[in-house]
Amino acid sequence: MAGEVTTMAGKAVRPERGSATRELILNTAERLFAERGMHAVSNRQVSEAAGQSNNAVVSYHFGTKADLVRAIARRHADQMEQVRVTLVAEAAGSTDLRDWVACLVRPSTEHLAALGSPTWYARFRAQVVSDPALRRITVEESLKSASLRLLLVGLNQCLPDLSADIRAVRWVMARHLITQMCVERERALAEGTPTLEPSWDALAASLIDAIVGLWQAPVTPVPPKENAADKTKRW
Amino acid sequence: MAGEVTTMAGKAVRPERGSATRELILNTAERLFAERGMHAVSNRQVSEAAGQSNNAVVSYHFGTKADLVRAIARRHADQMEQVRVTLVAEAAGSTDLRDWVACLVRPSTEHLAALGSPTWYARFRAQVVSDPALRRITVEESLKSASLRLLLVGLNQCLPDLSADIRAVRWVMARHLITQMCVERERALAEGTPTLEPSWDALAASLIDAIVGLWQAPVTPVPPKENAADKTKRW
DNA sequence: GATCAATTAATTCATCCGATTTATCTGAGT
DNA sequence: ACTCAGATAAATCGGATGAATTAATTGATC
Repeated sequence: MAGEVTTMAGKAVRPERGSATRELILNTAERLFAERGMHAVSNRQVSEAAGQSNNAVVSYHFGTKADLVRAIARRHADQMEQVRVTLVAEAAGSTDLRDWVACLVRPSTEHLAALGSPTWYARFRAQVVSDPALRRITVEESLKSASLRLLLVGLNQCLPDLSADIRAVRWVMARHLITQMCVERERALAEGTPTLEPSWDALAASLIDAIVGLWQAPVTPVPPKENAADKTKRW
Repeated sequence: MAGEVTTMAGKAVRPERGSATRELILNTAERLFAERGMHAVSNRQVSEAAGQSNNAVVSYHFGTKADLVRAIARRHADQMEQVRVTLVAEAAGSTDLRDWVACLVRPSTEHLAALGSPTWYARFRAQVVSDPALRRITVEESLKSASLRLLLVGLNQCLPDLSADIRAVRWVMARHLITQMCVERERALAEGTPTLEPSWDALAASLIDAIVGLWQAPVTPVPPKENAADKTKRW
């Protein structure tokens, strides 16, 4: 069972080994998913776009579409993890919030910059994290990352006065900000429309400024248990 | 031609008039789109989920799926616009950034609160704004809103020192933040998992704090044109 | 160069889709 | 009661899809 992937019919799928077609399918699927949306692209379309006359190639190499998505996601996650490890090592011991936010932002932007234009990963990833079914894949993967846990610790040490609740909220906000702004830039590059920022590095700088401001923002005390009935009167 | 909607085959579609089925389809489609994703739901499935034995009901009442999406979006946009008009009128003349950010945040949160649990609009909307094809629908609609233009002016007056570029970036950031955090809460409510915030109002407060901090964050000067070759050495 | 497993090609099949067409039902106006 | 347009039901069509099956090809190993 362990390490074995099976189709819905229970048929065993070939274990991963070197295959040019495999890589070709990964790249093609990533592009199509980003451009047209994951649910809008069939395995057949992936096969055909990859120049394969066999419409069952995806099933043969990966199994289900979810397995294909997982394979694409893992490739990028591995590369980004390397960047994060380096950055976290550099930031170790720092009490400057900026350094730790950079550890959060730069793996994404530098990875996209390293891929060269055009890229599709940002749009692909945004879809994965917004899909209810695929959502948990990313969460599980990210929790395995030791560097991400270190990052969390370092970041929290820069913000000792923040409650756990607010920290949780602003962590989620930061993640969404990074994801969506990378999508924004990637899409502009793909469509040839003007980009908000001149480079991935500039976007990283903007994001770091914004997220540091976001994390350091004062927390307004909640009004003392406003009555629901009073609120509806506003309408 | 004006005001006439046609199918791809050119067949005229009934103009909007009172029909319980019409409303039923709108509600059903909104729910299915939010839960399963717009592209993953066929018109047939909408018809069946709405208890209609006619699989062409959607086509009859709305035309294409894009027209259906437009109809759903407009219903909510109209209600949110009303909230925004009120808030902008209240904020008129204020030089407190907080007031204007509230005008940006609260139409979404108060609309979702008013809908009562469970809601689907936040997830529906997030898909619309992230779909390349449907994206422009929202943009065109929002530009028609006079209150939104007033909001933009009032907000900019609170931030006279910010360059147009930074303003544009942070405006986009704020929009994404609001959209995604509403999705986050709506999804948690729908799945029965713990919510980050105890109420829509509390989420609004969190968002306003965060966005004010984001907008007021200092802008770090860009390093003087770093060489691309130097950057790659980092790898 | 024979063997054989891994890979790719080519078909087939039941199912679902969007769209169209035809028929039936409903209710307001006369 | 009759008419008739709006609304719903029901059936049909070509086309696409995922899955499964079978056949052909490739390439490493002996």
